[in-house]
Amino acid sequence: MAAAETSKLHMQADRPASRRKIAGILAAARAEFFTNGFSATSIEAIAARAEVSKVTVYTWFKDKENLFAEVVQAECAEMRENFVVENLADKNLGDILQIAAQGMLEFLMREEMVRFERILAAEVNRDPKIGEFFLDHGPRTLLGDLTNLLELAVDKGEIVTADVRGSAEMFAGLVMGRMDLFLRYGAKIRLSAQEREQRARRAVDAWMLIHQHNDM
Amino acid sequence: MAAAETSKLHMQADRPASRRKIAGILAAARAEFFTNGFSATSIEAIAARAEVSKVTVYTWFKDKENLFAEVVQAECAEMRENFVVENLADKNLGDILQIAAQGMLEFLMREEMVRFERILAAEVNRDPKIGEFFLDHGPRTLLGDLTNLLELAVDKGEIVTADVRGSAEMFAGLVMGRMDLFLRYGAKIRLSAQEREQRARRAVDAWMLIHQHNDM
DNA sequence: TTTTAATTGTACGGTATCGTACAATTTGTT
DNA sequence: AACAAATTGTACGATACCGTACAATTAAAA
Repeated sequence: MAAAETSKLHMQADRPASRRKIAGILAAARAEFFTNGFSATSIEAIAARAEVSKVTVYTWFKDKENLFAEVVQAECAEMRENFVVENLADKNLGDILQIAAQGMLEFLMREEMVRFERILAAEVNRDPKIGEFFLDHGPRTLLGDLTNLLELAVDKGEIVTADVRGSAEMFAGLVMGRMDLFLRYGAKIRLSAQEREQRARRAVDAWMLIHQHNDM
Repeated sequence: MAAAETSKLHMQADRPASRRKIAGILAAARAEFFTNGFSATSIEAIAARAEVSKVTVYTWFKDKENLFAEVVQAECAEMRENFVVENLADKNLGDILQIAAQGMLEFLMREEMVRFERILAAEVNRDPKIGEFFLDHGPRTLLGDLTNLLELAVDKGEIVTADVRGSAEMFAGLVMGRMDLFLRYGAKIRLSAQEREQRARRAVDAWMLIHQHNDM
């Protein structure tokens, strides 16, 4: 889980066909790992799904653990790309938070994300670094972005709080409630865009209410 | 995950020594499963830990899946025993919620619970019923208790809310924030009793503030 | 076209696991 | 003491998986 070698550093030749195969293997590995977990996934199944021979998998990836780690890294990278707390300087805090909350709901409720979280946590015992990595590239970053945003708002006097980081966490807690938990255990919750907007609004309103009193 | 046969219904003889062994197997299975997950745990390792022969395991438990299911059931049962939202009729809502919030923090932050949640979610793909079972005997029950409590408070005019269930979820969200997530991925967070009290108070205060306005 | 990298199928050694069979022994009940 | 249930160790068949070796083939690069 250290430096992110895309594979085995064999990339001297760098043929497009190989690149395609490698991508295919990663995709197949993702699907298998995120469905069956690390232990219950076989390299052979991954090779089969990628329509590639087992040897090819081992040509590009050191071993099973390494392949899993690379899949997680790729997933984290995509995470960062697709979910950003934007700092729209021209909008007021309420609107920014509304957008962030909706994005949060949409992003974290995707079946894909739910499956990812289901599997990943279970591997923390086997390899604690994988948990650290995920936290650093996911929740911590996002919470950090949010905290920065709130700090600006505090400076501008839009909100009042003694513990910005805690307030950011409260925001996330208000938006998600226990929904991520329910989803993780298979509850079938589907929110339409409109329902997400409503839920987000409720959380934002509540949060703003809390943070416009100076007795907190 | 249907009817909770304690084992294989062989309990005709019902010897105390056997009961002890069965309990030992369950304890060992719990330890192994919650450390390594379902797939990576071997019946042999369980037998060894329980200081029992493999055959004895199969004497009392049908197979690996069944044993896992029984472990989960036992854990859920213990969960219900150890975490109740008490309806203390003589106290005011704020105090009750304060106690509930502290209990929630203490209960959900235990290393044991964290490990349990880490592993269990990963098995939802393999056996969705296990997720349903956990939800029914854990989160849903607790949230239900909390909802009932709040409904009473609404009737008494202590709080205002259009969506009691949603308010209960908000409460849980405010108390936990993203802490359960961070713990699941290995973040080392330890709260003293005093810190738990503070965090709980902050959440309760915020929640009460939200629910004493009728513009929600 | 030649040369080099990549890929494939098959096979293998090593290991691990599940769940069962069997015969021998211990343990508790009546 | 006599009987039945429970337990144990060992062995077994079946299966699966990891990671590698090897020889043969395909595809791309020079």
